[in-house]
Amino acid sequence: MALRSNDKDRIRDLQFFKNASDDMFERALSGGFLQRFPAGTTLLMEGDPVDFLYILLEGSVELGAGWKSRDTTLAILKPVSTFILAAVALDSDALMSAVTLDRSEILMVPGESLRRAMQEDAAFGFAVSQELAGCYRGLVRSIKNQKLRDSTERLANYLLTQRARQGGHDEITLPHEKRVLASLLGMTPENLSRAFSKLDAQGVSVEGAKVKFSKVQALERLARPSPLIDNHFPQAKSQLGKAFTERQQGVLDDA
Amino acid sequence: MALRSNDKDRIRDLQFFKNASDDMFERALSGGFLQRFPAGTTLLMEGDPVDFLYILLEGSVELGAGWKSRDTTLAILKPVSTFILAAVALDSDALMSAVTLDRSEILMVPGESLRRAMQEDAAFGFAVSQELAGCYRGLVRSIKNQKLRDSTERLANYLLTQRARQGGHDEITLPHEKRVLASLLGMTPENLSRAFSKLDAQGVSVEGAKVKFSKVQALERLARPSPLIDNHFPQAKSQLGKAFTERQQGVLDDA
DNA sequence: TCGCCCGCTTGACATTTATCAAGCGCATCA
DNA sequence: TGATGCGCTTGATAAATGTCAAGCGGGCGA
Repeated sequence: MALRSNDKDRIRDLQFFKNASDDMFERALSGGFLQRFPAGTTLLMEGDPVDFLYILLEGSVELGAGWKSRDTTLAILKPVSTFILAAVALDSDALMSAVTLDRSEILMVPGESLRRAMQEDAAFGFAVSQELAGCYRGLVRSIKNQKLRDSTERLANYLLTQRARQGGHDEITLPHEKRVLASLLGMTPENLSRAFSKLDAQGVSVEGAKVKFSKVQALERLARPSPLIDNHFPQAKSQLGKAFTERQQGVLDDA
Repeated sequence: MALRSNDKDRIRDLQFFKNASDDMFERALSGGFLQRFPAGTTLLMEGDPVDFLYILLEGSVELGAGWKSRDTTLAILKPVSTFILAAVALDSDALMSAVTLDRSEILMVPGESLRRAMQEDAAFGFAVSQELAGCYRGLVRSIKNQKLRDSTERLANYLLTQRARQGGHDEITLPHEKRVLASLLGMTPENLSRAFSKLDAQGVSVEGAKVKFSKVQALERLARPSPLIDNHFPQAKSQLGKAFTERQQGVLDDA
């Protein structure tokens, strides 16, 4: 299945391809194709060789990993996001598994085309470097979140981040099942429930996927969000990549 | 203090600069200089704007982060390693602090020169992408280690990694103070002591910085090292960067 | 419409980890 | 040589987190 022209338009605006010449754009995507997957499809397992760069255009994807019967979620991606770019750049095996959470539309670009384009076009290569740097910084934030905060603090900050990204109102909708959220936050579903209960004192009330805030200040006092850990800026808005949102440092009010 | 010619030779061999033309090499390093720092020097604090790429040539550097009176160590670097490359690529603020642990020799390259070189020379830009990708994968390993293993398992795997890197013998020397090691492994010094005691049953005996192994198989049974989490390959041996060691995937026996 | 499944919650309990306090051993130094 | 400081260890205790079991309730299919 070849790449249709209106598909190309959708990604032509990616920060990623912004600075590439038309010619280079064609070449980078050469051999690429669009795929639709139902929810729950395993795109890639840990340890698999990586032949394609994936670009999520629609739906959502969970990046995860397992060891000794334990499993954890490392990230949940929304459109438009690239993933496993690092493995493609190094032509090595995947360190994470990728599974669709919803019905998804994914552009798959052969790794070889991509590496060739990087080596031939400095502007494109620079854009890839910046995207990788943005992803790197996202992981640094994630490790800091994990090592420096307990589970209730992680939840409180997650909620404040969602609040900021969903417009700053006093009600938000959790974008994922609670069990997925628990895994992302590095805890069990049972403890997520208990953490929500604890935040009752900070004016957090939950009903299904709806969460309401009545004492935002109290919640912020507990969560103590920091621009050096939390990125309240909405990720990957259409034409922007991780790199762009990482460049927003300091522009935000959330400190 | 300008860059002396024998200093240049020392980094000319970096994988990083391997594919760059002489001209480009000069330009990338233009304005760079070598600095010596005593142990305990803060090179950079979280949130600082990053003006230079740092290349550690001698000594060791701890990358850390803090929040709400807590502190943690994210990585300990040995020569030859670049650091804060991601912040330089994006021209943004540091997410980690950097402190020398020993007397260190560090090459500082102006970020602006580096970004210019990346945009002008596709081969160099590609090398930077690969280095960033290698760093990214190192962090993925680190998060998996943190979220999937308890503290004793982390210590056991740390010991096996050191063993592999120090030649596979039955005695190793811990390269850092135990309090630093504890912070790196995400635990308190007290719990590090207790974790060592637990590993007594797996034939691990400690005396100062010397650790001896008498039942490696038992230790491996507990640690269950995985090439998808642990990188037993020695990092950053002279001319090699993180990218290179990440490309060793599967070459190793440690699974 | 009924019944079942599944996600979520709650409680009791076990395990892991952190905290606080005390003490030991060793190096430094007056 | 003896005092001091510091890194490390150990024990007691508290807090955080995971595990197991039970039960609730909504959605979905028979």
